[in-house]
Amino acid sequence: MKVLIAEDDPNTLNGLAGVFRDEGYEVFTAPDGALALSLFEREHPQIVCLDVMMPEVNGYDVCRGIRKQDPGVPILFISAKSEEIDKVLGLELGADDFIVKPFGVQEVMARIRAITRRCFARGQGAGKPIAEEFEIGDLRVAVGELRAFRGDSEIELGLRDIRILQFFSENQGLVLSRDQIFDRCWGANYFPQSRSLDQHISQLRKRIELDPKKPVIIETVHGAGYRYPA
Amino acid sequence: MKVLIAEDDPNTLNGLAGVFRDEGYEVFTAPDGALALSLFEREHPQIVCLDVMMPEVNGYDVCRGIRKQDPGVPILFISAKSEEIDKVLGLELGADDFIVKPFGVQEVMARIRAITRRCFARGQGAGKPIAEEFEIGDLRVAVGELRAFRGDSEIELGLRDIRILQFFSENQGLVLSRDQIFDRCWGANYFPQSRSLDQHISQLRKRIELDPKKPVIIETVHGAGYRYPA
DNA sequence: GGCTATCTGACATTATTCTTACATTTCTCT
DNA sequence: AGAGAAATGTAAGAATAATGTCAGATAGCC
Repeated sequence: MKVLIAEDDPNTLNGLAGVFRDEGYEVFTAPDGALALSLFEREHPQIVCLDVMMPEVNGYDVCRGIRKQDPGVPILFISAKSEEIDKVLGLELGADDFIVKPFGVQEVMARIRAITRRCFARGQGAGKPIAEEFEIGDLRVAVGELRAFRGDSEIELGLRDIRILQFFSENQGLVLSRDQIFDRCWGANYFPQSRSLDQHISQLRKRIELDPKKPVIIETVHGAGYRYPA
Repeated sequence: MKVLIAEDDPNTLNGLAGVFRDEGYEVFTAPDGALALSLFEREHPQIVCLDVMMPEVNGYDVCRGIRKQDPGVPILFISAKSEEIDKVLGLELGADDFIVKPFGVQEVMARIRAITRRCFARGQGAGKPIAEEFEIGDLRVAVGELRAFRGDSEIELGLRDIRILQFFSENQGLVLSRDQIFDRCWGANYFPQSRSLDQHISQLRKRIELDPKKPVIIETVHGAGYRYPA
C-alpha cells in the first residue's frame, strides 16, 4: 500500500513516515503542495495525509487537485488548529478524517485503519465484517471466520497460513517464487534472514495435506518456488 | 430518516428544520437540552444536530447522554464561536462534525451528506431500532434491563458489555477485529491507548462464561480479534 | 462522599514465528 | 550412473509478539 504524506515540518513528516513504514506502507513524502500533487499523479497512493498549512500550494488546493483526479481516495487532514479543520470541512473538500496536532502515534494508526477499513472493505456493507470464502484443493477456507474445513472436520490454521493459502488459491497453476510469497503474505518490507518460509510451508503441509510427504495442494518446484497445481 | 435538532434560537431552528424537511427528513426539534434527550430516547433519530449553548442542559451534556445510549449515531455540533468548537474537540465527546454560525444552507447539507456517507458506511446500522432482547450462547440478554439470564440465574451487565455481546451476536461465526469492536461499541471517534478492550473482554468473560479460562461464547483468534463461534 | 464503571500501565502468560542445525532430496556434470 | 553442489525438508528451541489479568487511578453519578 502506498501513502502520500505532504507536510512541511520535517519532524512531523519523519514521525509520520516512520509510523507508516512500520505498518508496511510504501511512503512518499512531499515538503510542499506542488510536489505533493505531482507525486500523487505519478504514484497514485491509496491514502493521502495533508498538512493544511504548507508553503506555496496549501493543503486545500492539494486536496482539490487530488479530488479532481480521484474522487475516492481517502484523505486525512493534519492541522495545528481546529479553526483550520473547520475550514477544511466548510470547503467541502471531501476529507475523510482529520487530526489536530499534537497527535499520538497510536491515534494516527487507529484512524488510518478505520479509514482504510471503511473505504476498502469489500462485499455488501462497507465496514461490515466480511464473510468470504475460497477453496483450495479439497479444503474450504472461510476467510472471515479464519477457519478451514475438509468436509466436516475443521483444520486449525493461523493467520499467516490462511494468507499463504489464499495467495496460492488466487494463482492456481502458477509457480510462486519465495520473494512473491514473502511480498504478499509477510509484507513488502520484510526480508527474511533464514528459511522461515520453507519452515512455514512444511508446517502448513503437515496440517492440510493428507500425506505431507507427497503434497498435492502445495507442491514444490525445485529452484523456482511453490505451486498449487491446476 | 429522522433527525433531531436541539437549538434554542427559533430562527436558526426553523431554518435548519426547513432545510432537512426539503431533503425528505422527518424532523424533531427541541428548544433545550433536557427535551432533546427525552426526544432522542423516544425517537432514536439517525442524525443529531446540537447547539452548544442552550438553557439548562447544554450541548456537551446532551452529547454525553446520547453517546451513553448510542455510541454510533452521528452528532453534529452547532456553535457561534470557534473556541467552543475547540472545547468540543478537547472534551472528546465523540462529535462527528461541527458548524460555526452563521452558516449557509449549502454548507449544512454538504456536511450532512458527508456525515451520512462516513457514518453509514460503517454498516453498523446506527439508528436502527435496538432489539429488546437477543441470545448469545446459552444466554438470553434483556437489553433494557441491563441483565442477562442463563436459565434462571441472572447476570448483571453494563451497557458496554451488552453492546459488545450484541455485536458478536449479530456476527456469529465471524472474526471481529479490535478496531471493528471499538468502532461499533465505543464509537468511531474513540481511540484507545491501552489494552482496555482486552480488559473488558476479560471481565465480561468472568461474568458470562462458565469457565472463563476456556471461553466458549467469546473466543479469541490470535492476531485477528475475537469470535462468537457458529 | 461513596458507588460504579471504566481506563491505564505493569507484569504474567501464551501463541506464533523465527532461527539454527542437520537431514534429505534434486539437479548438474562427467 | 555416481559424486558433489545446491536446494529443500524438518525438528527443536529461542525470540518475538499478542493476549490475559491484576491492582490502582480516574471520572461520572446518585
